[in-house]
Amino acid sequence: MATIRDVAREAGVSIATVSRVFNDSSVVSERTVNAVRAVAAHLHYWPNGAARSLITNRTHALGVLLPEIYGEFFSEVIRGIDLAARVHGFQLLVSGSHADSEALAEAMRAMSGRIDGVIVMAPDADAPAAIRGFSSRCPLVLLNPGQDVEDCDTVSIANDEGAHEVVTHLARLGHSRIAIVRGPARNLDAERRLQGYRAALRDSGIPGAPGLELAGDFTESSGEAAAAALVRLDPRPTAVFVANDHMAIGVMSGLRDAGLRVPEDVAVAGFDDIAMARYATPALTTARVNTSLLGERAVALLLHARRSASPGPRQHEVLPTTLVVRRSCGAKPPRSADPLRRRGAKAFRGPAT
Amino acid sequence: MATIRDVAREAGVSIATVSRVFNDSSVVSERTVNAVRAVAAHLHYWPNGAARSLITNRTHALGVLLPEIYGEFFSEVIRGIDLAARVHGFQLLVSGSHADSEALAEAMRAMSGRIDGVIVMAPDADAPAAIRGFSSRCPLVLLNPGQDVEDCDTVSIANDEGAHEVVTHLARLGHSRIAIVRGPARNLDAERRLQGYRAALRDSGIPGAPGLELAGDFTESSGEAAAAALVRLDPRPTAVFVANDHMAIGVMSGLRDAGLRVPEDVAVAGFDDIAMARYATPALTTARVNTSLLGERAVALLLHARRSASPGPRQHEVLPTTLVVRRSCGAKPPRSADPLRRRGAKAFRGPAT
DNA sequence: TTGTAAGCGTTATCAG
DNA sequence: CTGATAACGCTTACAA
Repeated sequence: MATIRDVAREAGVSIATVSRVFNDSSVVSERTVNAVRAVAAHLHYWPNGAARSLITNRTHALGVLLPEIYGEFFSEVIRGIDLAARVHGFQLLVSGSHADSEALAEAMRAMSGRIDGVIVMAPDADAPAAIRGFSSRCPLVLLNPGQDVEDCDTVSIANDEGAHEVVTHLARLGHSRIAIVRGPARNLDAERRLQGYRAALRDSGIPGAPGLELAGDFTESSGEAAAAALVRLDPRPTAVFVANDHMAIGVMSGLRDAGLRVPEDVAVAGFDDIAMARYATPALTTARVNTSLLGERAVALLLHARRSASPGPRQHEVLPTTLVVRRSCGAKPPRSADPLRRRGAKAFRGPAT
Repeated sequence: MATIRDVAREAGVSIATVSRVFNDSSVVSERTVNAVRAVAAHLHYWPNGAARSLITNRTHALGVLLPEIYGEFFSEVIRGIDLAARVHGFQLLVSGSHADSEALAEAMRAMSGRIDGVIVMAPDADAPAAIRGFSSRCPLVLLNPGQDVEDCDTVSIANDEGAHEVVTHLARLGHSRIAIVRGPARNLDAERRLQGYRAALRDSGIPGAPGLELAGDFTESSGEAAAAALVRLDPRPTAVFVANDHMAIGVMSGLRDAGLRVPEDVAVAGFDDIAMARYATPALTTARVNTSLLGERAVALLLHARRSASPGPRQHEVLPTTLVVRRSCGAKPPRSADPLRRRGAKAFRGPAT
């Protein structure tokens, strides 16, 4: 690998001049610029990023820490981050699959000195505690923390309000016995969606009951299991709010296996609006989350924090969800206004390469 | 940000000792180790990665350059890379959305000095030329180059063989008028799948025809358009091989709109086996690609190349596809042996957080 | 077992 | 306009 010294020697100038050329310093004469560029190209030289950031204290990279890197949801979060970061010339140092908060802290430490800011999504309740102290080193934005975090910027999904809207929709359709399939116990999104469900029942004057709150873990198979539990309830619920779409698809499949029709016998609604929701049979009513916006806003907050020297007050953004009515809840969906139709066509370009 | 000097001063030792502690050098006395660790923890100190890699010449990071970061396919490629990289303690510097080869080269330059190796996927035909010269700086693996590349390691999908198998399957079901919906013109995957289609027709003794080769661009909507073109063909094909699943779903939707039944009137088969293929109505026959393995193998080659000092001969791996028979082709699918059933349950855990 | 000091490849601050 | 030279934060001989 050629270094700045090789280029300087070959071009007959000092390393300072070579550096100036690569930093677009306007003081260098055109003759010198051309000479240096020619030599650099010939030697395949490009400034070493590590050395550069060591002295400038800027890396033009953002850290991204997610619990998991796969699946429509996370994939779109990353996409949102990538798009926004690219605009500002930032690259992404990504790390997924953090089993626990210790793994998270470990990954964050490994990024030390390589990033200008970091975006963290950790559904664990103790994650904010684990990364405390890091925010003093570089700007940090928490994605969807699920709890009130005071000492750093956050961007969240309106889980409560979204769930509230979905359940209220079911209630307005005339259902008065509405079950819920919950998410994982320690998952904070799941917790907030449960709160929204309970509040909606309260606000609609419908009595809740512990028996109506079925267990689930966000997987499709847990949805199938929940459906089996649901059909055994007596009296049987006429509607069910499922805490995410993957489970909702499992629930519909389970209900079908039990000989029940959706939505005639049981109305079903989910949360997230993953692409498959539109293709499920029947198409799934759900709360649409603008996932990529989550990432975009995080980058915006991060870069804003970087620019302003003084910390300033912490920002806490909450992104609203949109109720998407399809066949699974039994309401007549607005035929022409499915927002997913448009998104589907755009977002799924070229799966293979 | 505390530096190694702060820790050394506070702990009353030299910076060399602090360095030794953080590099698990066994020569340091236990007393000193404890003292240093205590001070470091107190100051929230962690070695600066940029400085570290500047002198060690190792970054513990791999570059990942993809044309796009979103969608099931790329998402799973990244996941495979992440999983394999994590095992070896590597982080990922990811960059997506490269409009052209120049953007690709640009992104690669920006990673200079920050990575120990790089994985590049670029469907453009001129991409290998654009990144030539980089492979001398650090190990490079090309993903699915679509053409023979001699001067670096490659991992590819068996596009030809996969397409050949799908089309042969259609031929064996008795179809003798089989159309294809092609992918984007300059896309090399699409090109190879077309070759496989043509070869399969030849090998089955079925005459091909330019009219049977319909245009497409890998998007769902282009599939719908292709379906419209297909129904106007005379005589109408009784089967169609679609170069990817997204388009295939569009094709089925388009055929339905034209009043044709799948598979009774037209048998349909796709390529990729995206998750939705299983949920489409009817479920889609397709060639399954083990996408995450693509990423895993790339990491394996990269780390292998790093270890061996001498370059050694270039490796060229080709990952086979698996024919997955579902309802859309009209064959009776093996009821119990759908490999996706298992994958679906595992792979789609926890979409939201 | 510990400390001193020489880099790693840049950029930034001075002089000239 | 250009050239020395001192950082940046760390690892690693070599010395003690």
